[in-house]
Amino acid sequence: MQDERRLAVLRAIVEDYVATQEPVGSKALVERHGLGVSPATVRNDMAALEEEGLITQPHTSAGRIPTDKGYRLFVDRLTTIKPMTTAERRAIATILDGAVDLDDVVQRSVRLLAQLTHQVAIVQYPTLSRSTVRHVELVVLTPTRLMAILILSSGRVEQRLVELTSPIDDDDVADLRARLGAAVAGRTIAEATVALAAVLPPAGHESTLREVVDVLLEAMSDHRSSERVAVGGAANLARFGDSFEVSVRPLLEALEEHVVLLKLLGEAQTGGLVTVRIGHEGPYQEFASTSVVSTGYGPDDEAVGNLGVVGPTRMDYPGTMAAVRAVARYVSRILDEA
Amino acid sequence: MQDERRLAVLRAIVEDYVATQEPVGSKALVERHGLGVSPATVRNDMAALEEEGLITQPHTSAGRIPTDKGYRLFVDRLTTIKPMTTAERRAIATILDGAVDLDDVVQRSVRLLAQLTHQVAIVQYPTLSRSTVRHVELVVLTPTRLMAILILSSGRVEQRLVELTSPIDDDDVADLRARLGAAVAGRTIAEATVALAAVLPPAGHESTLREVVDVLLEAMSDHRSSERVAVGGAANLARFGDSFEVSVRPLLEALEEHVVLLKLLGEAQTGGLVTVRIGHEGPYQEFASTSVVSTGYGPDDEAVGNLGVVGPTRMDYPGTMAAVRAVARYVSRILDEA
DNA sequence: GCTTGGCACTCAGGGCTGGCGAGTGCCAGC
DNA sequence: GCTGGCACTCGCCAGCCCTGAGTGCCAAGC
Repeated sequence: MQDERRLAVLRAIVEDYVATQEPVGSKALVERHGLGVSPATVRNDMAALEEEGLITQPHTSAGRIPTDKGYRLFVDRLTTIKPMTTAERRAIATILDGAVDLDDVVQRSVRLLAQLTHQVAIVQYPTLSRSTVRHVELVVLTPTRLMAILILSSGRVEQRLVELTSPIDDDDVADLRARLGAAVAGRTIAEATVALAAVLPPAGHESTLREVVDVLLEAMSDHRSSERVAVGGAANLARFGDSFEVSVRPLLEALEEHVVLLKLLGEAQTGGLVTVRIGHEGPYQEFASTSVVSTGYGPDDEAVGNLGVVGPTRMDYPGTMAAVRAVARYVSRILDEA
Repeated sequence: MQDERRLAVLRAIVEDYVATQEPVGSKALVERHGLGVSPATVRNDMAALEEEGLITQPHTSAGRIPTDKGYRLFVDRLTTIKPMTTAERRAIATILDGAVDLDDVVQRSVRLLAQLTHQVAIVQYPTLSRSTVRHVELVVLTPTRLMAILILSSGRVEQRLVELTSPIDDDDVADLRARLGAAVAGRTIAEATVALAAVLPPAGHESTLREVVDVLLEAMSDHRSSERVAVGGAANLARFGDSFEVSVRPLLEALEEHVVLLKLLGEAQTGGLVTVRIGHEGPYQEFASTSVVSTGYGPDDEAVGNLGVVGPTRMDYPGTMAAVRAVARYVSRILDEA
């Protein structure tokens, strides 16, 4: 009974603090939420919560604010993801359904997520690893220059320039195209990589085939594309009421370091599970006052990429989690269809 | 004689203010630059410069800072673009030569430019209009779904999904491919657009051909790609010593609005000419305290895109102009080779 | 006629102070 | 175990003064 009220107090503190961004005192708390007890009682509860390390006071004569641990408890036990309104659902569907290709899906998702959450959104491009190869195309640009094009089931198209040491004619190209197509078409990237290696002539034996295959292998090796991320809503950094230098600047720098962002997004969760990393729980101590809400997306609940938002620890967790989950679902559905 | 000294004073004020970001007084000016006259004399000159609207004082008992008009005079008459050091040139060459495709060239350029200038860099993707069509490819994904791929001389690859109303077989596709190839290969985008229109059957007569051609025309219409820009160095916004809300925030918002950025970059200049727009000279009054240094790039001095940097009016113009020009040259050279 | 030193004046910024008020912790009573 | 009361703490704000940088003007000098 008493315990329950304490948790109610914690929830009220989190909600108020998120809304007002100011330390919340006992009196205001009783007034705004119908707690049915007096401020003095709430003060006792607050003292207990502080004892447990769930809230803290920025200075002696101020109200309380939640600690990271407090937010953690709030997220784990005091909140249910609030469902999107139908209007929001419809907006998501409309915006994402208008996408013309994979790049466009990613671009739109990131914008959408930023708008929904009023925070900085990050969407990782899908990894190639689960895709299958739909088609390999070789296009002759000059006799010593080919364009190799790889079309994947995910809708992604990888293109690479191949510089040849010896000129090639159209018949050779047709032959090459047929052999490559036979080797990889319909296979997953992993299988295709093996198959391509098998097609190669003995090592040391230089050939046009080797040159082309090397480029294709490189294109399939996934490094470049899976490390790409799209970022949106940087203007929402202004919502960090905090000082520019300490909070915003490092984040602004990180937004151009895709490796950092990927690490921030963390491991992909699937099946509608949303990961929340609060403050110091993240991998970078520069971001001690930022939280990350992320999840995986991909057809059939197999994660092929992550997406999420970054914001101040003081954020609307239920709303943000709902938005992240909803966008991930729609993106997954679209990838499923494509 | 006197006039000349006044200009020297203006130059000194601009240089000092850019370096220190603080209003510069007569005494400091005489000390730091060997002007050979007394502070009192400089004060007289300053009064004259202020009369002409070239400098101003933020408040009565402070030093002077240049006005937009002062910067304009400085840029037009008091400065020569300072050449890059050989080390810088080499760095540019090394970084850009490593690019694997067109997208990569743009990405690297924007990073490089941001690093060189310590400002926000913007690079427009090349327009298609001057490109010629190298190849058209159609790939069957499902019987009612094609992937249409357009390879252009600039190295750009446009891909579009085509949904067909009636199924198609491989022979039809081969036929279609041949007809389209004959119509557009080797032509410029403009010519190809006309040629494609000619291939079409009479209007109202629905056909697979029409569906494919429509998509190709849309892809060539250039809107999407020429409106794309890459942005880098947003973290350098921190260098705006100015208030966050008034200067940084609108810019941060603009950085996600590609249309706004394109307008900021303005008309392309070619032949090594660099455009400088200072403060209010630009199209948006929100950016009254920002300047844009930009130029065009493209093979053979034909502009196919713009690039530039955005920064506070208080910026190192000679250095920035040099960096912008140098990067544009290298990008042009690379596009020439490709 | 330009340059210079001198001088009075202005004003932003920093440091200090005192009052205000929000908020707390504790205690005695219900 | 809850509540009202009370003394206490301390951040914030407004007002104040002082300092110092920088100016404009003037009269004298080259």
